[in-house]
Amino acid sequence: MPRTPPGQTRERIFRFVRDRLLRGDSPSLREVRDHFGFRAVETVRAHLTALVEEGRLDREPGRARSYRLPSLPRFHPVPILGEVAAGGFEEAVENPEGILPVEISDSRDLSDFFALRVRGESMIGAGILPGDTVIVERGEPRSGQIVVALVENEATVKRLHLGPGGVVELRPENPEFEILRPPPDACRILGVVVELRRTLGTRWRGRP
Amino acid sequence: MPRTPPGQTRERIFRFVRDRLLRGDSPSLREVRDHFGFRAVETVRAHLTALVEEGRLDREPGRARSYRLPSLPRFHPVPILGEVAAGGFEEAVENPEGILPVEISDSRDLSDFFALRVRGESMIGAGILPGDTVIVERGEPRSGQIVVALVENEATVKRLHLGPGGVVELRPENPEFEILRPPPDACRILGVVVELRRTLGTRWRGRP
DNA sequence: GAGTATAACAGACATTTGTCTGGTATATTC
DNA sequence: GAATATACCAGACAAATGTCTGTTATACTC
Repeated sequence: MPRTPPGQTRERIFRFVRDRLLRGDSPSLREVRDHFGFRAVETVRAHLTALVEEGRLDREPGRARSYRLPSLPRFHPVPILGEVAAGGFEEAVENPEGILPVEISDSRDLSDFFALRVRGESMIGAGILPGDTVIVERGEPRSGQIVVALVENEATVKRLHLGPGGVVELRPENPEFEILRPPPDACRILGVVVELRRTLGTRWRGRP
Repeated sequence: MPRTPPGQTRERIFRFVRDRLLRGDSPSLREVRDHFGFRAVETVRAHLTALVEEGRLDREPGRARSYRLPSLPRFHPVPILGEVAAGGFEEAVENPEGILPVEISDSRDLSDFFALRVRGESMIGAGILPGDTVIVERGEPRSGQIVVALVENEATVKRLHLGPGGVVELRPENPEFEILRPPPDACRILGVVVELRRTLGTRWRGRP
C-alpha cells in the first residue's frame, strides 16, 4: 500500500467507520483493513487510536467492535401507542404498535417517553396535521405547552393553559374547534409533546 | 438459577437485547449471561438461537456481536446542509452541519438524500414551520409535490406546479406570500421533501 | 545530515467471543 | 412410567478480534 499524504487516509477511515456505525454495525479492525486493502491490522489500529485521541471516536479497550461516535445522539426505543383510550396506559405501553428510535438526552428517564399518531385537525394552526407522529414525555406540563391529554377516554393533542385555581383549558389551534374545559377528574394529562415527525408520501398531495 | 416458566426468560432476554441494539450496542453472549445472572453461556446461546429461528432476531454466524433486529428500519447517515446558497451543492454535502440518521428504503440511493433546516413562514399552510428540518430526496419531482428549489442562490421550500410547456410555479402555502414563477435557468429543483422533523420545547437535542 | 514525525508493514500474542458436546432437573404428553 | 420438550449448567474448544513489539520508508524541520 503506497504512502498517502498525512491525514488523508485517516479522514477516509473515519468516514468509513462513521457510516458503518450509523448503520448500527461496528466494524472490526480487520474489516476496515480489508476494505482499504491494507496488509497490516496495526495500520488501522494506529489510525483509529489517533481518531480516538482526537476525540472523533470513542471506544472501550479490550472489547470487540466497540468503536462509537461520541457526537452521535443515542437512539432509544420509544413505544408507538395505538389505542390509549380503551385500556389503561400501562397496558398500551406493554403492547405497542411499534418501536420508534428517538434521540433522548441521558438525563431523561427513557420510560417516560412514548409516541402517538395524531388524529383530527384541531392542531393545524400549530403545524400538527392528522397522521403526524408526536413523541411525548410524561411529566408535569407547564402552561402554554402542547400536551397529550386523555379526555373522555380519548387521547387528544392540544395546547394547555392553566388558569388561576387550577382551571385546565385545552386549546385547539384551529378556529373550527372549541376550547375544552374538562373538569379535573375527567381529564388526565399524559405528557408534553417534545418532537414531531411526518412522512410525506403521495397521500395528501395537493391539499388546499 | 431457578427454572422459569417456558418462554418467560426468553421474552426478557429479547427485550434486553432489543434495547441494547436500539442503542447501537450489540451485546456479547457473556454480557447477556451476566446481566441475567446465568452461569452458562450456552443458556443464553440457546435462547438467542431460538429467537433467531422465531424470526425475532437476525445474526451472522461466527461473528462477534452480530445480533440484529430484523424489524428495525435501518437508519442511514444523511448530511444536514447549512448554506446551500453560497457554494455549490456538492461542497455543501462534503461539509455538512451535521449528520442525521434517517430511515431510507434499501431501494433508494443513499447519496440522493440530504436534510435542510427550513427558513421563513411561506409553507405554514402545509404544516411546515421555520426551524423544522426537512429531509429531501434528489430526483425528478412531480407536479404537486413539496420541493426544495434553489432560486436566486437561496434554498426555498415550496409546492411545485408544472404547467403546460414546462412552466415552473413554486407555490407557497401562506396567503401572505406570492407565487414564484422563475425562468427555467434561474431555478434549480434540488429535490422532493420526504420527511419532516420538529423539536418542540426545551428538551436537549444534540447535533453532531 | 541528524532528528523527528507519520504511514505502512510483519507477525506473534492475548483476550474476547462464539461453538460444541454432554449432563441435570422439571415439567408435559402419551 | 416412558418419551419428549424445555430450562439451565459445565467446561473444553476454536474462531474472531484486539494488542504488542519491532521494522522500513518517506517527508518535514532544524
